Amino acid sequence: MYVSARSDYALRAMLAIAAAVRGGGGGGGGDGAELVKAASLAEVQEIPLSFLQGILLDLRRAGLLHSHRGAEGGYALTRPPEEITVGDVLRAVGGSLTTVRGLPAERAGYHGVAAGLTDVWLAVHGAIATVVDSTTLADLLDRESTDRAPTAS
Amino acid sequence: MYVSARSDYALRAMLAIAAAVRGGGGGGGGDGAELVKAASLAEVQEIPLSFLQGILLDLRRAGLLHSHRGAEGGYALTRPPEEITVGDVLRAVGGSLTTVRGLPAERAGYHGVAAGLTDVWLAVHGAIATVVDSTTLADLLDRESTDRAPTAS
DNA sequence: CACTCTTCCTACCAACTAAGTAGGAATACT
DNA sequence: AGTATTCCTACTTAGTTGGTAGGAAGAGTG
Repeated sequence: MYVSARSDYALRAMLAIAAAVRGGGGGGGGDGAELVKAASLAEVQEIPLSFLQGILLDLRRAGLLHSHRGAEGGYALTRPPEEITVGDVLRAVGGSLTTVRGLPAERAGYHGVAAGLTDVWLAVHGAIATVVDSTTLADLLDRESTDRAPTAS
Repeated sequence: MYVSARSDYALRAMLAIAAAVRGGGGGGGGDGAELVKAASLAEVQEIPLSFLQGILLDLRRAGLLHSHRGAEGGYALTRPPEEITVGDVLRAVGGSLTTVRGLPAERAGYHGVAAGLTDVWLAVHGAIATVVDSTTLADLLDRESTDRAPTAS
């Protein structure tokens, strides 16, 4: 699996926004609406600002973020961190999780002795999906503060 | 996971060679050599010949193929198909299975709220490895002739 | 030896994608 | 009106991928 800079940045931005909601009123004065500005995300996670703006746009269009323009604008999650998975974010910015030469796994078009390969890609796809779809943003935030749990798989 | 044309071709070529060994033997031969030429692989699996040659070279350098030059030359597996996994082939031509922005997963270098992401990539990597390292070329050849189990999806 | 066949190896090319930049339009609040 | 922010499009740059070309090196045959 290749995790692109785009996907990586998207996850880090989502985590930073989720953390701001939890930490509650990050220094701003706590007026209730927890909006995080793109500029502050870019700084705290070291992401080029103009690049990040495009990513945030994708996340909003995918329905994961809510945005607000103007002086006190910014971004907020549309759902609680417990209900947003890593897979949601990955698919929002990166399309399909598994591709074979640019095509989705199930339509690779094999013939002859290679026919069995489709099953392999499907199995890989399922294995990846199981991991990323069962890990939520909340899980990752908790993992950060506590000791790292040994992989139970 | 992105499966490149290179990886895809490599697997198809390996399967075709494995199939030739099985089906072959060439009328009571038993000489064990059973060399397959690059040109015939290219034709039967519809792979550009010159591109395929570079791939076969990688597979040989990784110790998966044995080659022989000259008029009766060609390629053969160094081990029986039961002992070569999909993961072996993938790693031979593609390097690491999982990369985060070009780097191996464990050295992504996160900080702050994103620290938990490393665990996710490691889990994904493990899940992929489990699938590709437990599927052998022999498995795929057998699967081709039998009925394929319906995917529960 | 000359000849043929095949693998081996290097260099090269075209197209695409990823990563990042720039500049302005729309919107919201004071 | 003025300012701060998101929104959106177009562009640049660098690297990778997929593929090609042209031989050199080895292996067999007569």
